[in-house]
Amino acid sequence: MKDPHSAFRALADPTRRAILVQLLNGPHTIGEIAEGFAMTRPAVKKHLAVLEEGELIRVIPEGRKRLNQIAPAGLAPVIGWLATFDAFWDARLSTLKSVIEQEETHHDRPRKDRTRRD
Amino acid sequence: MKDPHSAFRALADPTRRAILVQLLNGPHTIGEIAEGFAMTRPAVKKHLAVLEEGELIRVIPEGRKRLNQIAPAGLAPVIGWLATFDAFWDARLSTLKSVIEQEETHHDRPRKDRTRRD
DNA sequence: TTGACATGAAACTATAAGGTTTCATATTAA
DNA sequence: TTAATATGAAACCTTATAGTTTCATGTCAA
Repeated sequence: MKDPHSAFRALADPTRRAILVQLLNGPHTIGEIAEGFAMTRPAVKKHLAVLEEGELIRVIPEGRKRLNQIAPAGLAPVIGWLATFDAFWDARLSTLKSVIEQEETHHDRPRKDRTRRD
Repeated sequence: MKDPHSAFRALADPTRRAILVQLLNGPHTIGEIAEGFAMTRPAVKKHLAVLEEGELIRVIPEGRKRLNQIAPAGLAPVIGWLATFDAFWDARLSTLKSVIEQEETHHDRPRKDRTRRD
């Protein structure tokens, strides 16, 4: 498993976590992202650089724009590290299961087949 | 759900993550913990303070010692925040399910006694 | 009671991190 | 081609963070 450090570091800042949440709505340019925060674009740019370093976002050039897209697979090393705490998993097992089952319920609406193919 | 910031911040440092892993073997004094790291006890003390602030450890006074004990429930806000990324859960669902089911299987029989002392 | 032990706290230092302003570069549209 | 747009990069400032050394405090054991 990839070293989770860069991802943990990226997640440590509230602005960066908020950016990730915002990107759940789809890719956004740095300009769009910066509008939502009380800081300048260069400051947001640095946060995006840290998120990219942690492989939590990808940057897709599109003309003169750069679309910043969330890369949720980058969270895998984080989850992987957390999973080493099986005392934690013991304690949270039922919560997790319900979260997942709720997810699966949402999946009942038509969408690309995913978990069906195991 | 509790704000995950103090926990995310605590997890951002590799020394603190290593301390948490070490504490999976049971409670340890600061002296014992400091032996494992190339830094002084006051430095380790500061890390422990951050972990305590994030509610990832508890400190149990015992005579002139202080036992630092992992508090895995403190990871719940972290998991809770990660759970908002249902794109992530989509991608990781089957993996997670297998992890959990494996955990459940293990529950039925005795296993390596680690954090089992209550 | 006294010395050794285990820890805590204060003051200080160096570097990293988050922010700014300013300027440069690439692309689109008129 | 040129002006506006979208972004990137450099230099700088301030504060937080991670570490140190030094000293103080509380507890155990002889």
